[in-house]
Amino acid sequence: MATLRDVARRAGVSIATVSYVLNGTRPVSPEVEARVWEAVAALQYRPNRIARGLRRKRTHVLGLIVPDSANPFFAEIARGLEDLSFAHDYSLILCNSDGDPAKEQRYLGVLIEQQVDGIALVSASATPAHLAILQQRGIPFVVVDRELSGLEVDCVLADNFQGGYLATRHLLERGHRRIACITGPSDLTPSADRVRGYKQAMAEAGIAPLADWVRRGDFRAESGYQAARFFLQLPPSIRPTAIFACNDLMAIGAMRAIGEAGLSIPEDIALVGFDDIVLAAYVIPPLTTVAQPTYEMGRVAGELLLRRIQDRNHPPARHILPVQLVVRRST
Amino acid sequence: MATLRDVARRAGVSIATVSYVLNGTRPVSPEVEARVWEAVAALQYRPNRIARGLRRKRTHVLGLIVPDSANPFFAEIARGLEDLSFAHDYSLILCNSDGDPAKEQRYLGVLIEQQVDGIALVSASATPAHLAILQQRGIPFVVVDRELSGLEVDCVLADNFQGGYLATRHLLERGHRRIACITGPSDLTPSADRVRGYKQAMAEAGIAPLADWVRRGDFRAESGYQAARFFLQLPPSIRPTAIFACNDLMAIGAMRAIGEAGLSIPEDIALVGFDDIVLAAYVIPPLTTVAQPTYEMGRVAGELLLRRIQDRNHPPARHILPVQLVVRRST
DNA sequence: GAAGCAAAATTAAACGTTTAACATCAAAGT
DNA sequence: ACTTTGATGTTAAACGTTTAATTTTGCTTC
Repeated sequence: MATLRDVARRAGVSIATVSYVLNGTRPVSPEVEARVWEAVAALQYRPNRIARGLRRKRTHVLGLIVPDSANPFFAEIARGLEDLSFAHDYSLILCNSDGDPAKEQRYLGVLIEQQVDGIALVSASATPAHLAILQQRGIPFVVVDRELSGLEVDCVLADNFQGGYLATRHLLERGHRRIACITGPSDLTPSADRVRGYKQAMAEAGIAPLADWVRRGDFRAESGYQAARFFLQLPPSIRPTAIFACNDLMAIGAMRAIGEAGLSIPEDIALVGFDDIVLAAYVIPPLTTVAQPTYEMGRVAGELLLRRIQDRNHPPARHILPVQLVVRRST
Repeated sequence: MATLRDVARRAGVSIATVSYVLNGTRPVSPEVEARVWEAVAALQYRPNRIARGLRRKRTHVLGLIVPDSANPFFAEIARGLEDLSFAHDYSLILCNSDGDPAKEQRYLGVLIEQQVDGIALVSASATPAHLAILQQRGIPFVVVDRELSGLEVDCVLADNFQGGYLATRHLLERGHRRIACITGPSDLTPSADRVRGYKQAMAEAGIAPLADWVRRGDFRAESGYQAARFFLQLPPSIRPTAIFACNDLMAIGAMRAIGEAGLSIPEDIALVGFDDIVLAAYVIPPLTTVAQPTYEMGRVAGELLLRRIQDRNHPPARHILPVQLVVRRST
């Protein structure tokens, strides 16, 4: 297609002049400017961002690595980041690590080779060793949703502790004492923090949760189903009257188990989830849950990233976004 | 960071030689080759894909434009395409048009400037005019999910007609005669085709659907809710005993309306959706629906795209992927 | 021992920009 | 009249690769 050279030729000026007109980097006489714009239009010229990136050493491309962009939670983060990127004329390269550190590492390599200006990632591994490569090369990055132990970098998190606390307090206020908890994978900070919130609220109410009240899940519906079945077969004297599930999918799995047992929600067992996925409002009964500002997390990640691209030694920021208890019919 | 030049210096050879070693494009003596690899490792050299792209006029980057990547349907397509891209060492730039032709157009411009090797898009506008710019510039692209009238290009579609037909047949076989339909936006071919399938099945059963049995929705839950409420207030003699909703979200909206009216599913009203989103299996009762091979659509789109990148004048292919009726408890 | 030849390495020109450095020229200052 | 100056242009060198064309090297072969 048409290049700067073609435009220059048609406008009868030098390549440099065209560049100055296009970028407004230096004053150019009105007549020349007009001729240049005419040529640009006539040739349907479009700057080659690859060439520009090579020369400027800035590509205006960002990278996002998530475990699974089809998961509504990450999809929403991606959407927030993409919107912000677009607003600032950045493009976004999407990467799926499948939660596999090796794959994540390969993607990091690709993004580095692609010379992206910055990377947002929901890391697949809890250890920060994988990110050394970024620090070595001085590539701006921001960590989203999961915290990495002892790493001084920009990060964006939801207030998971507060979420677990609010959910449990809510159940306590409804009069429940035997409150169970379905956790997520325990090495992930979001899950761990939610459980901490749960324990804190219980402790404040003077209740020591039985070991049988805390079951580990994997954030998928099936594991919630299994955990709930476990709770339901406990002897009535210690059987929970309420369940706090660390995410909505597991809560919905639990719903099914409760339904199958012929019990009703919330009369027999109350239920709180976490995430407020779209359909939490549509299950029957609608699910009480803790809403995270997912989209917002993506946006903020983008803001931090752009700021760091501007100023590489800005002090690292740790953004903790507020969560919100959404009370529906399941409690 | 380290460049080819640095590697060459350290290995004591010319830049070209290093390039030949890295790409295996020409034989190089074993000793030299070894020295080069040593230098590459020592300097942690990584090729600059931007420079390579400029020179080769191939960036190994694809673009994907969807209305909303946070929508599970498009998210799944994106995932399929991303996986395929990764497998072939392509990167994927994600773009959200919000269904706005103007925004889509801006993205096309960006992707062109970014020199992507190909573009997959779920077009925001039904007219193919917007895509002229791609054809002019000879940029490979593939149209996904929606058909564009009279455009001879690669495309990937689900068999929406068949899906509507299967869903309706299923209801007919369950003995229903008064079957209603909640459509999507009628200018989109997926919705239109599903409705055609519905009408065809009805016609084959010798039933002429009343006008009141077909209500238009917008693919969102709320519109399904409204449509169902409309059906429920029809006089008993013509009130539908079954509803085919053109997507699951609307079906779930309808569920709520039916529940609120104190009716039960499927005894009073049977319900079929479309899409088989994850949670269709978890609502109560689990929803009978038509599953689309969404992920597969993304993959196939990628395959078509790569093929066209290889061979620009391959005859355009129209891939119609099969759908599947998933029978659950709502019918 | 010169000619011929294949193999292996190098040189240098692209690719399409940006931008520092330099050139031109008219108007202004002395 | 002769430098200064400021405004506007141009030239050319990067950026980091790839790759065609060329050179160098080391062997054969007669």
